Amino acid sequence: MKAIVDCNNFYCSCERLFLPHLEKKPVVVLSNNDGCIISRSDEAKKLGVAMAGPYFQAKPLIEKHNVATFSSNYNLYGDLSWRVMETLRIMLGKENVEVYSVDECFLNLDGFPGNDMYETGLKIRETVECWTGIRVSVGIAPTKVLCKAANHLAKKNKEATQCVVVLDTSEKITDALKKTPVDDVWGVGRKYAVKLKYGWNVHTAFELSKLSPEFGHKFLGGVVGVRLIKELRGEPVLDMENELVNKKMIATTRMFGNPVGNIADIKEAVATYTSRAAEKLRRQYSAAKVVSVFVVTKEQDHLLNFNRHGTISSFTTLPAATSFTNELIKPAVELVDQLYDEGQLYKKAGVMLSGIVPDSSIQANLFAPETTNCGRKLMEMIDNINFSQRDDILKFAASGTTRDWKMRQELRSPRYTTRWEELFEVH
DNA sequence: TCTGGGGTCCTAGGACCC
DNA sequence: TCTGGGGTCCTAGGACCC
Repeated sequence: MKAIVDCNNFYCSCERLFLPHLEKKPVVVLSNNDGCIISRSDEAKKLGVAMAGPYFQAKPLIEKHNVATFSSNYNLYGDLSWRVMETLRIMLGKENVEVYSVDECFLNLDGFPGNDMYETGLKIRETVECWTGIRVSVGIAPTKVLCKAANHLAKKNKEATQCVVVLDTSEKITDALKKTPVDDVWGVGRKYAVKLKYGWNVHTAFELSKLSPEFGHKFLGGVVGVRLIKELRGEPVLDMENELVNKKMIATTRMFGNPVGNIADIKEAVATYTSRAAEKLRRQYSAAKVVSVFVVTKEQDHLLNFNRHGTISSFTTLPAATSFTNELIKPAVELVDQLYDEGQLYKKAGVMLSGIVPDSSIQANLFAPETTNCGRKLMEMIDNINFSQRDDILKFAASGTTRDWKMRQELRSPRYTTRWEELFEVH
């Protein structure tokens, strides 16, 4: 059997942890640039605050009900996420935990002591809450897709289920699938949901599970659709995955706080994003061969769909893969020259690193040129200092110092657990 | 008039996830 | 006036090869 452990309203729970008076009160957390709502407490959901909706639209409702509002604080969430995952690794052993996202992970329960799966689920939930203060829901089933469905039901009926749902017999599975709308199935997104409901009159997960794998192949994305239907039927196709696999693409992209027209500002932003992406690259001991840059123009025509349009991108393939910030910034900034159009206003830019391979400069070796070894040491020093002091105490000059383009983040809470100056104090 | 049959690699784009 | 920031996998189609 497998399980999925999913933190309840994760970002909101993190904020509440240090402000206990917000318990039982409506809370929301905003995306970067304070643009959208990306996490809501149960109370906020009840008030009708929409998920992923623009903040400015929800603002009247938020102010009317005095909803506590926070800009996202990824330092805090990242640290608490690590604590939750580490708790599970201690309980089950590293090899049985697959971190799937910042707030959820799959567990392999085979070999975990105890016969009663529900008791096991409760124990996991209670231990995580006790050790970290974060509440989680647990879904237990034979396949990953069914675990997700179980988890969904646990969250929907927190009181009755104690946040734990087990699907270990075909009767329970059938019953659960009948209660699950097809839109809520893991792997069915907006497009497929519309197709299924209005094209084929399929409304529940149960009905979907009765379709043939051939149907899945034809209409739900080829092999992806086949897997989906098999997993719903209780036939495991998706295995636990090895987490040590490195990222194949690394991106750093941001909206600007305000639209920018000046090429120098855009270059600064792109240089800064490149530094960030290069840090991520070095953290996984990789190097990249391809640097892509994109910019997004501010829409003049408001009738146009706000995403997708106005994106202009280009890439450079380097002669050799590198992980050195300076070697990545140079082509990135040159790409800006290519993409920039005088007189345009831009609202967003991004850098993507791909063509990722293991970093051959890691082992400073005798045969590499002297400069390569020095470069690697320099990068290590910069990363260490920036990590232990504060972000960006050391940076490349191309990143600039003014940051007119910097994102808005007006409501961020302190980084209680990762910065000495902001440590939570008890008096 | 009639123009094969396979294979590989790469890229762009679509769908999905959180 | 104001709409995030990451990722993954898969497929189709083009270029190229013999």
